[in-house]
Amino acid sequence: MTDQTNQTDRTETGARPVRVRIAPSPTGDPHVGTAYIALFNYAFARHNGGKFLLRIEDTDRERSTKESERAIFEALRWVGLSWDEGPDIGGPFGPYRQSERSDIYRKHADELVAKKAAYHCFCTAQRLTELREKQKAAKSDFGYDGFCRHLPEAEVQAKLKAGAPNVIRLAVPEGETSFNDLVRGEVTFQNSTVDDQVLLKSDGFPTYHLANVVDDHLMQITHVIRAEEWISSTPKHVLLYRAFGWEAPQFVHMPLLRNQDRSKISKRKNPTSLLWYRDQGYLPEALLNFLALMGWSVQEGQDIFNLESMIRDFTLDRVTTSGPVFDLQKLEWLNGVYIRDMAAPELARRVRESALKDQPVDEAFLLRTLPLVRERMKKLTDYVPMTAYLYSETVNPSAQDLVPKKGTPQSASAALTAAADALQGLADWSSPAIEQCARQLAVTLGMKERDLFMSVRVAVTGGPVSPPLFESLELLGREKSVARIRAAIGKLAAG
RNA sequence: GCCCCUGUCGUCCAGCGGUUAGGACGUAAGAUUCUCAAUCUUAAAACCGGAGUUCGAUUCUCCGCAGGGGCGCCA
Repeated sequence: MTDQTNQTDRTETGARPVRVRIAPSPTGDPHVGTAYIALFNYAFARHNGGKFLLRIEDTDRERSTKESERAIFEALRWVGLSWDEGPDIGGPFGPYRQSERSDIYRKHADELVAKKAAYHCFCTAQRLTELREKQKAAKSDFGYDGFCRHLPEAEVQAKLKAGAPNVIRLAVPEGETSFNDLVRGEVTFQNSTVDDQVLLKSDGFPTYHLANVVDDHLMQITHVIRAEEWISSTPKHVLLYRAFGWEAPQFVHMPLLRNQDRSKISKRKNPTSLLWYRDQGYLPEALLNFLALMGWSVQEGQDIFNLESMIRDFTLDRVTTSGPVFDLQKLEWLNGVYIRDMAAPELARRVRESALKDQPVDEAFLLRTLPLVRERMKKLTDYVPMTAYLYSETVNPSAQDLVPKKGTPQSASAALTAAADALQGLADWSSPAIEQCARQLAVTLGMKERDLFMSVRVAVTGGPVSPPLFESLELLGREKSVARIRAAIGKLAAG
C-alpha cells in the first residue's frame, strides 16, 4: 500500500521538488473558481512537501485593479489557503506581480524573434476585426491569417525603425503538438489549428501565454494545475517551452465548475464571488470541503473531511474530469454539518464576526443562545433572524397565529392568561421548571400540550416557528416572558 | 465553421471485465417531537445510442449523439 503510493508519487512528481502556483488576474471579484483551483494546487503541493505560490497576472492594463488584487488576498486568506511565495510576502523568484516583470518578457520575446520562433506583426486592430468578421461570414477557420509572418526582413526593419506600432506573434511551425495531461492522458493538436498567438502586445506588456510560460519556467513550476478552459491553448505553451529550449512542466486540467444549465459557472447564474460566500455566512472549511468534492474523492468514500486529511490523502489519480454542477443546496447542508460540529466558543466567535459584524455583544448571552439555534442554522447569518426575539424588547405576533387550529380567540386568551399567571408565580425560573409548569397547566386546562405551547410560543417569540420554547423563556427572563404573554392577550382582545 | 475535453440516479461522487450498480445532497413516506430543525428508518431514482473485442461489458476500442470549453493586442 505504502509502496504503491510512493510509486504513484514518483511518477506524478518527478525528480524536482514540487512547485505549483495559482495565477489569478485581478479583475473583478475574487472568484470561487480561483479558490477551487487553488485548493487542488495547495493540496497537491502540501501532499508532496512542495511549495504553493501566488502570482498576480495583471498584464491587462485596462481591467486590472489594485482593489481587486487586495480582494484576492483577502478572499484567499479567508478561505485559509496560504501561499509560500507571493507578491505580498515575497520569495526567491520575485517579483510575483507580472506588471513588475515587463523587461523580462520583452527580453524573452526578442529572443524568440531572434530565433525565428516569433515575428513582428504590424496589423492594425481594425484589420484584425475585419478579418474575423470575414471569417465568420465565410464560416471558415478563425485565427490570424499570417499576413505579417513572411514580410521581407528589410521591410520589417524599416517599419521598426520608423516606430510603427507592432506586436510579436508566435510563429507556429508545421506538424502537431501534444502533451500528457496527468489526469486526461495524451492530448494532441494539429499545429494548423493553433493560432499565431500574440505574445507581446503593442503596449509592451505580454499576453498571458508568454508571461505564464516565462514565469512558470523562471519560478521553477513543476506542475501546472489549472482549469479546463486552458486546454486548447496548451499547445501554444508547449511550443513556447520548446522554442526557448526549456523543459515543460506537467499539466493537469481540472474540470470547469458549472451553472445548473451546465454552462461554465458565471455570476449571472450563480453566486461566484468568494466574498459573497463569506458574507452569507458560509464557513471556509465547509466551502473548501464542498469544492474538494467536485473533482476529487476519498478512497473510503466519505464526503466530510477537512483540509488536513485531504492533504494527507490527495493524489491525482482520484481527480475527476467531468464538469460538476455547483449545487448550493449541498453546500448549505455541509455548512450546517460544520456548524453543528464546531466547538461552542469557536462558533460564538464566528457568529460574532460574521452575522453580528463585530457589534458589541454580551459574550455570555451569545454563548447561552447558541444551543437553541445551532442545530437549526445552515449559515452563520441565520443566527440573527433566528434569535431576534431574544434580543428585542417586544415582539409582534399576529392574532391569527395566537389561536390554535381548533381554538377560538376566547379559549386562546384564557389559556394565555392562565399561563401568564402560572409563570408569574413560578418559584424556580429554569427551563425544566417552566416545562413542568406548562405541562401541568395543559392538564389543568384540559388542553393539548401542543396547542397551549403554540399559543405561548407565538406570544413570546412572535411566530409559530421558533427554537425550543422553555429554553427560550428561561433566557428571556420572567419579566419579559410574562409581559409578552399579557401583551398577546391584549392583542386577542383587541380583535 | 474548426479544434479539444467530457458523458453512471435530478445533483456530487464510487465502480477501474463477472456487483442485487454503492454512498451523499435533494425528494417522498414514517419514527421522534412543544413548532421548526436535528436525528433515525424506509422508498423512488442512473450506466446516452450503436457496432466491435471478449465466455462475459457500465468498465476496453471505434462510430454516432449530447453537453461543455477554446478559436482576442482578456486571462
